[in-house]
Amino acid sequence: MLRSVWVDYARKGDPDVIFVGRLRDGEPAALVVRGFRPYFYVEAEDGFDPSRLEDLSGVVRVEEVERRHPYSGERVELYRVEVTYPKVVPKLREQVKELDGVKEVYEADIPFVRRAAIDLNVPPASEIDVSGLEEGSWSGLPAYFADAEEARELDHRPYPLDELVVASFDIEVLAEPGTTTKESSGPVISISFSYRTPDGERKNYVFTWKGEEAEFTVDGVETEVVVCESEAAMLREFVERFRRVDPDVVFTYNGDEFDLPYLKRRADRLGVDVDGLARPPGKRGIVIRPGAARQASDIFGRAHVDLYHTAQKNLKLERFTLEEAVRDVLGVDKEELELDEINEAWKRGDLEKLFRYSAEDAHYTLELGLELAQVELELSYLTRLPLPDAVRFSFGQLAEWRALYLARREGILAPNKPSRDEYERRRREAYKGAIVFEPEIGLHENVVCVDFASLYPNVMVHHNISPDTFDCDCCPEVTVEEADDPAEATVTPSVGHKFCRKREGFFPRLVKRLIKRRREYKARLREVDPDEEPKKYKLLDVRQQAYKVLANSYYGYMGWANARWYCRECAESVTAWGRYYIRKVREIAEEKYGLKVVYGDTDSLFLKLPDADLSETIDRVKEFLEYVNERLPVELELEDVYERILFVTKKKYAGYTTEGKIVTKGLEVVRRDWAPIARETQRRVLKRILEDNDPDAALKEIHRVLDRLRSGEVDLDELAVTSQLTKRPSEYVQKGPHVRAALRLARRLGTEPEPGTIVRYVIVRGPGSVSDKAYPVELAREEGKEPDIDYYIEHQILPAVERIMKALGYSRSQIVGETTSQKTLDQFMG
DNA sequence: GCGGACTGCTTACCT
DNA sequence: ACAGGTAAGCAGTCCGCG
Repeated sequence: MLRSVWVDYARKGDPDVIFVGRLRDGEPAALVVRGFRPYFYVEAEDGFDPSRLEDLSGVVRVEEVERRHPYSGERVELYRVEVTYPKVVPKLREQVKELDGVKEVYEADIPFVRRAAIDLNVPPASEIDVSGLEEGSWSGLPAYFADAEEARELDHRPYPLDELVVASFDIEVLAEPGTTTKESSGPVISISFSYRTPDGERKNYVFTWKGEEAEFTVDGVETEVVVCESEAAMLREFVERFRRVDPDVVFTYNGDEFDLPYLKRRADRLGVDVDGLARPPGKRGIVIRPGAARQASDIFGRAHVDLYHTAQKNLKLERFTLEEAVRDVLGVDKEELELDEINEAWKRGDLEKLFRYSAEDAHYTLELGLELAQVELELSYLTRLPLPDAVRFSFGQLAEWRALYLARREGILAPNKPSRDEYERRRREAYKGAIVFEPEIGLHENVVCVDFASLYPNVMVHHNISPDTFDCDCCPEVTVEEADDPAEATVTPSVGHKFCRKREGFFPRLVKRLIKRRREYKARLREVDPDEEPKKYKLLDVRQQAYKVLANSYYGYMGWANARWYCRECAESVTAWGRYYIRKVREIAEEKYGLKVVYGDTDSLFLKLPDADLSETIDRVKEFLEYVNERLPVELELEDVYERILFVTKKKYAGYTTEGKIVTKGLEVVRRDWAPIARETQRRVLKRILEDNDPDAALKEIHRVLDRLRSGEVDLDELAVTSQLTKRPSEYVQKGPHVRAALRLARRLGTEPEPGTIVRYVIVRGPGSVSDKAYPVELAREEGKEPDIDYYIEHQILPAVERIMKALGYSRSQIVGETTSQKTLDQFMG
């Protein structure tokens, strides 16, 4: 059993495909697959002479093959052009396109290793049964050899990450003033390194070249500070120790953009060889691939997992720093060292604290990885993408790669990516999405929330919505009104698109399988006691999550302008059926069960039974659910029961569940572009109203904050608004406060703010517009700027609390006024 | 010349 | 950069007024 973590191909001779990993007994090893070559497809006019392809230099073989067309589903005749080497594909592709009689070239843009993992059906991150294969060695590693046909027969399965040697590292550098981390080349002052073996052995290291050797523990793990002669010696020591630990998976936080490229740059400058990081040693240790948006950095023979991507995709944070991610996932308040603090501590020789923080960085990066990365491995397995790439890819890309894999298996030709023009054209064709019902504004008691389980995936499956079933020639038009069962209809309500009922579509089949497998995992999950077997439980849970995430991605995928299988009519039909079902159940709830819909969004309804208590309401809702679930192909479920719930506008509400949990959606409390003081005040007001049912106490909260603000004892941090730049400052048509603040900060640092930069700013006292008065927090503090208290009262606190109190029927004067009228909440209950 | 109404740009949320 | 629907702030312009 080889637990593979990495795939590459031999750069000399034939392009053998090499999977690197570790055997179950602990030995590093490789699987070498011979006899698989790059290829692409050519569609040509009748009478095209294939020898013209064979004559091109680099072409090994041309074969006539039959595939299924991705849109019509019909057979297409193609030439499969097999070539010598991955590098020749781009050139040949262009040459072939120029030939007379060639209509189109397909699948010529799929990187060779990914192509190989798909075609050989060997998931790059999986446990592969290599028993019985020819044994030998490859570049000094024990190796198993298979030809392409043998490889396709190998058994494989996903494995638990912590059964491998996992490690993490993080570097601290002295940044030169006025440079961004991207271009800085100041010295690396320390490297922290943390690892864990499958039998639970753990250790942290800090490698440095100043200060004193020391030992301490971080979170109970032994930590050693190793002081080297020089920076170069430190780099060599790190490489050596890393090599001896020999990790399979290496976690970093932003290693793609920072730690790995920086390390490489610095090592190159000092003449230190980092190729020892590779497995086997001697390969290129750090491989940097420039990307359109972000660059990728890999370590040969190991899986570099940059958790920054994982955090961005899976967590909802205000700022995506390691500290925030660690707090959110592990509940640990790790302190952050500012850039100048690092500089200062290093220069002063005040190093103890520095080393401790540095050790914590690697330690918690590893902890974070152990917590978050398993789902990435499952997604890597399902998409056949190498683990480091699966981590970097968006959900849309992951959905596409799974489709590419299954298309290959089913003999379906993959559509090409759209040209720039086509992409722009697609972007302009908007379509209707979900429906949001008007909320009954105000406070309600005993409200039950119901929602459809995986509405869009199920709609796709039940209505056979797919690029290859759209507008078929074989089925009659049957509208939902004509059909006995909605699932019998071929025509989508509201938009009128027709989908085939005779042949199952590619996407419905794909999504159905994901749903089915997920259901199986969930069933197995119910058999496991999380207290008895926490590891097993977690693994199964992560697995079902991966299936769910993927299944949920296909609706959005079909409407994505960049998708190979783009199908606007499909996406449009999914939302149309969604609207049909939610309207249908709303009608049944109201007309047949007397349940009032006080709000609803896309796939959910908030229901209330007038003049009834909680248990009556729940009983009625259950009867209703049973009725609709017997009659519709999609399943409606009871989601939450609210003791009290306040609807403010569409997409903004807050409720208190019978389980004692406050749920807040869309309100300022959950928005990072509102000042903490406004959010906190709104939170308190909501708590008073929902939990205590006491609006007077809510008013008192408001007055207390207003007093505190006026007294001037509020820290700038409480006033800081967080906002993100989505483009370069110069590209803005309208330079709002966050742009102006970013520009002020950039001017001070002598840099240009990049898209994605997160700005924290305050509005200070002075003349001009709000933007004129927006300063980054650091700058405002440094320059002793006073916050504009009137702004914060009028534009932050009051709007936030007014929205709540107005929904309860309070007027502005009642909110601001010193005395409050004694209105009771009951007057405003619907 | 003033001020409210309105529009467009922008962000961050919901499902 | 997987989708569309939505609220809301700020900047700038429009428009009516007499």
